[in-house]
Amino acid sequence: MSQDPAQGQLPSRRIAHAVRALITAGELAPGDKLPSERELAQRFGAARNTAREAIRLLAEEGLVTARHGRGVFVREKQRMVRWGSERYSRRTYRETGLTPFRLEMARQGKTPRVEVTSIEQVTPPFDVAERLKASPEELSTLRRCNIYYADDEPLQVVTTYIRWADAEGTPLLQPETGPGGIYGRLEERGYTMTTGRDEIIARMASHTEAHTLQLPPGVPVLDVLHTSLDQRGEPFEVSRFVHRADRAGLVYTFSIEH
Amino acid sequence: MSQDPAQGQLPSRRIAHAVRALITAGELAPGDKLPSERELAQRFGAARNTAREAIRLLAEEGLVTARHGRGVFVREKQRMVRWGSERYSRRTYRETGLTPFRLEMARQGKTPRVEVTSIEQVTPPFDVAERLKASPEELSTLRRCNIYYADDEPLQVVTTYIRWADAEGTPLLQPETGPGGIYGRLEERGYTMTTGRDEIIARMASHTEAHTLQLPPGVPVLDVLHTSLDQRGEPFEVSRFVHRADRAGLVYTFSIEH
DNA sequence: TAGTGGTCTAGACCACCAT
DNA sequence: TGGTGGTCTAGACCACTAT
Repeated sequence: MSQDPAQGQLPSRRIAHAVRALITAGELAPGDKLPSERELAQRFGAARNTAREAIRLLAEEGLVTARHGRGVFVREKQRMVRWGSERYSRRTYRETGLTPFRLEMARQGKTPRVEVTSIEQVTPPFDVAERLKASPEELSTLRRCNIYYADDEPLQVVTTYIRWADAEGTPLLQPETGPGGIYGRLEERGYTMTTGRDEIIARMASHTEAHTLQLPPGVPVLDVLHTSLDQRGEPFEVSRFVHRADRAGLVYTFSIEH
Repeated sequence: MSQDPAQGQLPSRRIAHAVRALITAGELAPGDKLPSERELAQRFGAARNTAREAIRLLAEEGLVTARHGRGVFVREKQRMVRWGSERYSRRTYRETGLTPFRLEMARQGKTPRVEVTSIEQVTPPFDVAERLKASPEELSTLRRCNIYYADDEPLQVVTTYIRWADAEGTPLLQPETGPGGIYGRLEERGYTMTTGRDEIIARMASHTEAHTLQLPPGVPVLDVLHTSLDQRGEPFEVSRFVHRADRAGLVYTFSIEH
């Protein structure tokens, strides 16, 4: 086991280092239970809080998860879904009758559920307005908020913005938007998504997001700001996807200009 | 200060909630110093460790950063670089003589520096071998590790894998790979990057990554596994980019199939 | 030197879970 | 019921920063 002199001085780091070594060496496999905090403390001749601090460091790295009343466990790799640009494609829908989300859930043998949490007329946030090529004060939009579940486990929160003028009087104001979903209705209004742009950042979940997504500590989110551009290259829809990053990844394929 | 009944039970949550409210209301602006732990404790009639726990919760959300001996401060928004597929484009290089990284640093008025930390012949990890269409045991690769700095602040760690047969006897074994960099040399060997694929996840930094990137707690990383495909659609190079997520984002533009 | 965060101790009680 | 993590207390000393 390699010694890390800079990290090995403090009791909490020493304990964390020892446990981390057991995990990376495979002696503690994913799903295995760690020694209890009290036992670790005793073994290393430290106070319980010190062992607890060591566990906290490992939890922050995403290596372990604590379960109240049961113990601390080596975190198991989650099956990940890699979402790519095909999630906007209407081809899969035409061919299978399923949205990309439902199709992926079917592949994994999980039960999909989409909860529409709100449908409102709002002034959009600055970054959304900017991408719709408008200043917020002169723009009114429809905002639809959804939560996507797999087997009743929340996977992602999606917020969609559409100019109010484009949404008014259409099924977009209803929870059920009809066949082909939102993009189906927008096509009827003359908007065909020809180009998409995804702007991606990673960050820790906000207080409320952590709550909605039931995120354990040490799991960040992938925040994707999507803009749909029509056949004229004009933006007509903006969505923000917030994925829990231990379940979802992204993939993009692109040609290189020379 | 608004009361949040669900969060307001525990002293540490109450303190965190109160401070969070001050921040989101703008009464504590980015860069501002929070009351000291001892002062917070006294104000809320709690022990110092309890106030400390409240601060820890906020740090985990990425809202504040502690600076030893100085205080706890509301985290300032960092200027972000959005890396897109153009970072693989050789056009910018031809037109400006600068790599995309150096160009971006010039835009921001920062001093770029690239440190080559190792150049070795290795058996690649499984996921890399898979993307080079080979099983690890039968594959030998050149691995180049780089760290990219802006004003001596580490921004990203990049590890590049190239089949050993393609790298042997070329300047790819040297720290300085010559004009056009790695892709320049690979073109001379007959590989033109025609298609790129980026697979993206977000996660907390490993122990060692947190150290090399000098990451404060509450900052995740964006982990991009890039595959370069040549004019025949065959993979010839795989790179892993690990960005600190508070400084770097990604952007992809794509056409939609109908 | 005074004030700050960083770490540690040695207890205590509570909430949750399995048996 | 016993073991587990979750939280809290009331101290202590150390390391760093500013003045």
